[in-house]
Order: sequence, then C-alpha cells, then structure tokens
Amino acid sequence: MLPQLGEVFRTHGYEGASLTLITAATGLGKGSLYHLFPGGKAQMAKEVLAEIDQWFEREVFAPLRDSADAQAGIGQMFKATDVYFRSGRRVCLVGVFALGAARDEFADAVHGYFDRWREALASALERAGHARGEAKELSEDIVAGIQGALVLARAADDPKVFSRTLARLKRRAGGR
Amino acid sequence: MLPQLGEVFRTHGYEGASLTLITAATGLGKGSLYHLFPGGKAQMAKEVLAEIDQWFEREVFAPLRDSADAQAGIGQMFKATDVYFRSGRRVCLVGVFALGAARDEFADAVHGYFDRWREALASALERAGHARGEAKELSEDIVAGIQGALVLARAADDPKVFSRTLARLKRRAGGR
DNA sequence: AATTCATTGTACCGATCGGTACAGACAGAG
DNA sequence: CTCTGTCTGTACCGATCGGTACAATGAATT
Repeated sequence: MLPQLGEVFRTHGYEGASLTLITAATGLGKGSLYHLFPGGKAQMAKEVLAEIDQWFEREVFAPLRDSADAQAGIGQMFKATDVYFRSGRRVCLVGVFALGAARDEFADAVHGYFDRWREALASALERAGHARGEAKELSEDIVAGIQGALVLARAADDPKVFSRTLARLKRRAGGR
Repeated sequence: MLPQLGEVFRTHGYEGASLTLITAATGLGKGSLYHLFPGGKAQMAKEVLAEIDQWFEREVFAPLRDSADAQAGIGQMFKATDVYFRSGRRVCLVGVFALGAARDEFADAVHGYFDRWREALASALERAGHARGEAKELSEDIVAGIQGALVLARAADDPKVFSRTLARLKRRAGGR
C-alpha cells in the first residue's frame, strides 16, 4: 500500500497527512498501520521516499547512466517522467518535501533524489555530445524546468503547461 | 506584521502554520490576532498573498509591461527576483501554496500570480524582439525555471543552484 | 473625572493530532 | 483441539489544533 500512502503525502504534505487521511486512503486501521510501520509517520514517509527512489533509479537514472545510446536514455527519461507525473496532473512528492519543513528530517532522501537525477542526466548529455560544463548546466536547467513546470501546471490547474514545457526541454536536450 | 506572517506560511505551509507559530513569529497574542484578522488563518493568508501580489506588481510585473526599454524591464525582473528570494535562500510562498491542498482555497490568488507574471514577461520579450509565439514559450520556461530552481536550491540546501540557474535564464532572455 | 472604544492577555471550547495498549480475530503447525 | 504468533479494531492517552469569550488595559474625547 506504499503507493496509496505516497499519494496522501503527495497531496497533503508530510505534516498535512494525518493518520485519519492515511487510514482512509489505505483502508488500514491504526492497529495494522503501526504493526507495519512501528516507526509511525516518519517511517511511512521514509519507505515511500525509498520506493520512489527505487522507481526513478530503475526507470530514469539507470537508463540515463547505462544506455548504450545516450540519446535513447534521455528519451526514456522524458517518457518515464511524463508517465510518472501523469502528464502534469500529479505533483512531485520529493519536491513538496523539499519546500516544506519536512526537508530537514528527510534531508538525505531529498538531496539524493535530485542530485542523482541531475548527475545521471549530465552524464547522458555528455555522452550525447555536449561539452562537460554545458552538460552540467543543461542538466540543472532540465531538472529545475520539470519541477517548475509541475508547480505552474498545478497553480494553473492545467496539465498542458507541463506537457508543453516538457516538450521544449526535450528539444533542448537534443530529442527529436 | 504581514511580512513576519508571510515568513511563517512560507516556512511551514498553510496547514503547518499553527497559531502558536504565528503568535511566536509576530509577537501578537491570539486576542490581537483575531482582532486584526476576524477571518482567522484564512484571512491572514489572503492578506499575505495580496501583499506579495502588490510587491510583484510594483517591482516585477509593471516594469515588464511598461518599461520603455523592454530589455531593461527584464533586467529589473531578474534583479527584483534575486532580491526577493534572497538569492535562493528563500522559497516562493505562492509556489508552496500551489503544490499543497491550500491551492483550492486560494485558487484565484495562486493562479493570478503566475499567470500575470508569465503574461507580463511575454509582453516584454515580444517588445524586445522575440516573435509572439517564441516569447510565450520563453516566458513559460523562465517562470517555471525560477520556481524549479527554488525547489532544487532548497533540496540541496545550496543557494548557488538558484543563482546559477537565474543567470542562465537571464542569458536566454537576452540579458547581458 | 467620566466615558468611550480600540486593543490585548488569558482561560477555555470541542475537535483532532500522533501514538499506545490491548483484547480478540485469525491462520498454520503440532 | 490446542497452541503459537501474526494481524487488526477499538478505546484511550496527553498534546495541540483553530477559534471564542471576556475581562482588564489604556489612550483619547468630552
């Protein structure tokens, strides 16, 4: 039930995700919840973050780092990103945590997620022909652009903002 | 005391900004608080949002729209933005609200802020020589880039991420 | 001095917070 | 059937939530 748990944190933030909301979303009573997560809310959040990290490691970071065809790896990143964020209808849990007070408690997970994304993307961009420095800059622009597009799309309540911005970022990365 | 109030919402989000935190940050007891804001937390947030809107209207949107020299207006935007967000040490309250559950209650303010920013910037870019469509796209990229850079800077706990990204966005906008 | 009225601290409200205790439900093993 | 150990619903805990009531304060007006 980690996905449902994640959705609660995503929608209400760490502090806002009350146990009432969590039991409602998961169908699990407090008894089960604290049997599964003796560490309480903090452990729930930690495991959700770990699961997200695994997903991105598999679907995004690894392809970026390991694809023989770097450009294909980058394409896979954009595809997976679009799927994961439901084309702008979904928000980034790690981003939400990063902006809030929860960042400090989960600093490692939050820091690691963005840093490894940026790093993996820079590596792919470099192998795709960009100069080292240029690749670093572009990777920062792209990861920031994705996060910003999620903010804007949700602010406007219009997923198309995300799709448009993602398409332009892809073009800048050399995608067709 | 709207600025101090804003800082609490910025740091803890709307739901996370408890009256205890608010009284501590402002030095005002509940009595004064509810005398000044009979509408409670919702009214406090609304007035904070309105004050932020005014500041951006004066320091950012108006210069973008009205500057005789469009490029100078854009330069003023980047300068004001860097000052307001304390070179990446501060987060965007409207962005925080946009990502959270508070977006719906304050939908007008949240939507208006980003939309008018994007619109004013697009107008300036067009007057600075970009084609209409290109200006619209670039304005979306820049506003999203700023928001994303704030997320990344806070995630990494490193303001320089914001400064670097802001400088690159400025270059893309034609700034020197 | 008496009156008025905006301002404030404090006690208090019911509701909800995250978390704990624990008795019973339940399946599998002997 | 009995025992064992994993699960789970429920009652409850102290703390805190946003908000209200109200009496005391204090400055200005008459």
